[in-house]
Amino acid sequence: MNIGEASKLSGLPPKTIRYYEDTGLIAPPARAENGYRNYTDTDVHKLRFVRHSRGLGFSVDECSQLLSLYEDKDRQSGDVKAIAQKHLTEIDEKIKELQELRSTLHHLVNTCHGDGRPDCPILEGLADPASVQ
Amino acid sequence: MNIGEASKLSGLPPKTIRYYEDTGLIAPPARAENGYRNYTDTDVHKLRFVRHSRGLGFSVDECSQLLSLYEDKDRQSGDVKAIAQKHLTEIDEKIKELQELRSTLHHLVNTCHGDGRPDCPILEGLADPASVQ
DNA sequence: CTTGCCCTTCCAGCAACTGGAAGCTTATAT
DNA sequence: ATATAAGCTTCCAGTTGCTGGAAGGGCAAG
Repeated sequence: MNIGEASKLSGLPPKTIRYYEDTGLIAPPARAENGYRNYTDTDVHKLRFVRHSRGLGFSVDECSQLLSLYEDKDRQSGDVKAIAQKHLTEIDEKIKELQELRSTLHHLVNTCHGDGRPDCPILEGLADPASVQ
Repeated sequence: MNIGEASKLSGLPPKTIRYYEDTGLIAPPARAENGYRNYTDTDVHKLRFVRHSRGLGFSVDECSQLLSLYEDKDRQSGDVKAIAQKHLTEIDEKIKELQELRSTLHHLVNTCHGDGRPDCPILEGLADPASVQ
C-alpha cells in the first residue's frame, strides 16, 4: 500500500512516517516500480507500535529501543520494564514540577483583581517572588 | 557592569542573555568603549523578571508581553491576568494529560514481570492498547 | 610576555516534527 | 482525449529555547 493508506491505518501523518524513516527509527519500506513507498501490514503494525509509544511520551530514541525489543523474540521483559520504569519516574517528576508551578501561578492569579487598574500582584510576583511568599 | 556580572545577578547564563537580546525579548544594553555590553541595575531587574516568568513556564513570547506590561505604568491588570489565566489553563491541561498517560503507563509497568522471560505486557500494550483495556 | 579568563560574533545542533516548493504519477471528470 | 486534481517524490527551511564551539580581541596577574 502507498504511504497515504499506511498513514490512515497507522494514524501517523505521511510526513512523520517519512521522518521516522529518514532518522532510522523505522526501516525503509519496499518501493513500487513508480518509486512510491510500498508498505506491508507488518510495516503498518510497527508504525502503530511507534505511534502508541510516542503517545505515551517515550522519546523517539526510547521508541527505537522498544521497537527493537518488540522485534526480538528472545528479549528479556526486564529490559522493557526498565525503560518504562525510567520513563514513568520522569513523568512523575514532570507532574510534580508542573503542580508546584501551578500552585504558585494559581496563587498569583487569585490575588490579582484583573480590572482596569495598573497595580498587579502577578507582575510584582514575577519581579520579586520573595514579595509574595 | 559586564555580562558576566549581569549573569550572576540575574541567574541567567550569558548565552541566554545574548539570545534574549538577539530575539528582541530584551532591549540591547549600552556598550562600553571596548565594545562590551554594559548593564544597569534596571537591566538586571528586567532579566530577573524574565527568568522568573520563564521559570513559571511562560513562553518567551508571553514573557515579552508581560515585560511590556511590567514597563507600562498605565497597564490594566486585567491584561496581565488574562495572560496568566490562559497559561494556568494550559498547565492544568498538561497536568491532566500527563496524569492520564501516567496511569496507563503505570498499569503496564505493574503487569510486567520484568524478568528474563520474553513475554511482556508492556510491549503487548504498545502494539495494541485495546488488549489491555 | 605569556597565561588565562572574559568578552565579541557567528555558525551549528538538539527534539520531533511540520510546511512549502518543485516536479513526478495516477485518478477522476468532462 | 484531455484537463484538473490528488497523491507521491525529494529537499530545504522553520518552529522553540536555548547551548556548544570556533575564532578572535581585551585585560589583569605573575
